[in-house]
Amino acid sequence: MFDDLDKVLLRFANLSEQELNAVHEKLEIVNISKNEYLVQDGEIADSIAFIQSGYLRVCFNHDGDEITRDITSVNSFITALTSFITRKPSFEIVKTITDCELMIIKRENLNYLYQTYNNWQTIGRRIVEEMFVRSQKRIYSLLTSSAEDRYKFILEEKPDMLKNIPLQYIASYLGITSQSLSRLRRNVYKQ
Amino acid sequence: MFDDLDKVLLRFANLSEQELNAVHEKLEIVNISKNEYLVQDGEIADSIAFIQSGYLRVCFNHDGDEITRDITSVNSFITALTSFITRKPSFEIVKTITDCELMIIKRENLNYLYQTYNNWQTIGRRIVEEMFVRSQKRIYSLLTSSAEDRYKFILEEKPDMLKNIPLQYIASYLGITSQSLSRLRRNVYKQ
DNA sequence: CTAGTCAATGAACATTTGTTAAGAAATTTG
DNA sequence: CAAATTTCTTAACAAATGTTCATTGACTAG
Repeated sequence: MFDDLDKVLLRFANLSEQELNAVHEKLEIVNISKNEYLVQDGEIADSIAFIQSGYLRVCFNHDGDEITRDITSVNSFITALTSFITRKPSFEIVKTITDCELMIIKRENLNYLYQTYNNWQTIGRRIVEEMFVRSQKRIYSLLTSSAEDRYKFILEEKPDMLKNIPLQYIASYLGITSQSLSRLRRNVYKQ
Repeated sequence: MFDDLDKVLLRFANLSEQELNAVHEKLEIVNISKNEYLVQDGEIADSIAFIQSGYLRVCFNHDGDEITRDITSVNSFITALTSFITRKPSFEIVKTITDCELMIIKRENLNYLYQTYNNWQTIGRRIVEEMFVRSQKRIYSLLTSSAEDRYKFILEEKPDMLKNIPLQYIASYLGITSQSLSRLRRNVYKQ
């Protein structure tokens, strides 16, 4: 049941059986249907979710539309990290795109793990670091490539996303309107 | 001498006099002139620098030009973080824009602090977290606003950058060519 | 099944940014 | 200081993306 999570955690630090069990006990397992909020606008993010299955997005409201900062899927962690870190109301929202199975850990439980097991400090740091590395890549892709090239990248590297995620969210993730995405797809597929 | 650094560190965690001194001893103080490398392409980043004065940029080579991911100045930390984290050769380079005074801490010294003082684990995490929050804001600004609006933001919020940083680097940071920046400046100032 | 809603596409025109090439201005070097 | 180099600007045209509005297609509630 915790196999996927354990595998990911062990990539981050060499946790003992006991340390793994410690987190298992603290997790809340949640099945949540599509288009539900994990974090609402203005709410303080007080948990981190591990994605057992499904797709979620982190976005924010800008002049009436939702701008997608990130789309995340199986075996990743997700939260409105800026709010989680600063403990201030989130300007970002976290929302399911499809039905999801999540394992949720609350901030107080995470803090408990930090204080009890030194290894967990490392894990916490490494999870955030990995989110950061991911974020770097995103900045470079926005700075250097056209929306069309970014689309082609998804097409080749993450084709599952195109099967499971409505195109409007893909468009927003690429930083363009859905009309532009339609036009661009026409070009890509006619070639 | 360490006043600025101490002030920043104390914002991150409640360090004792002893814990502050511990880092002072481990710092290397460096004066470095403009256009020098802190991290070269392919090198493994093994230190983090605190900027006492001056401007630096983190960028990477893309088809012959340097794409600027970040420009950083006084009272901030800078490194090729992805390389620092993963301990793999850096695809990013770190370079001074102006003459700089830096306080540099090597990875092994940072690790020593992590292991010796529990508070320092927190500091390390918080420094990375802050870099992350910064990175989020950058993604949203790239996704939601035009180059012109991003320029106006710098004009209003960071006018010192425009005084001290060559426009070509500003252009690269904005994600446009320097020709486009010239054109855009003409519009902004004529209004 | 059907009406109603939401998602995706399409087309025409506008705006933003890129590209190329040239020249002006500023800075560095001898 | 003068030449050389680098940085910044300008202009004309091209390409990418936005905007508006209409249409089609898919999904959902009753």
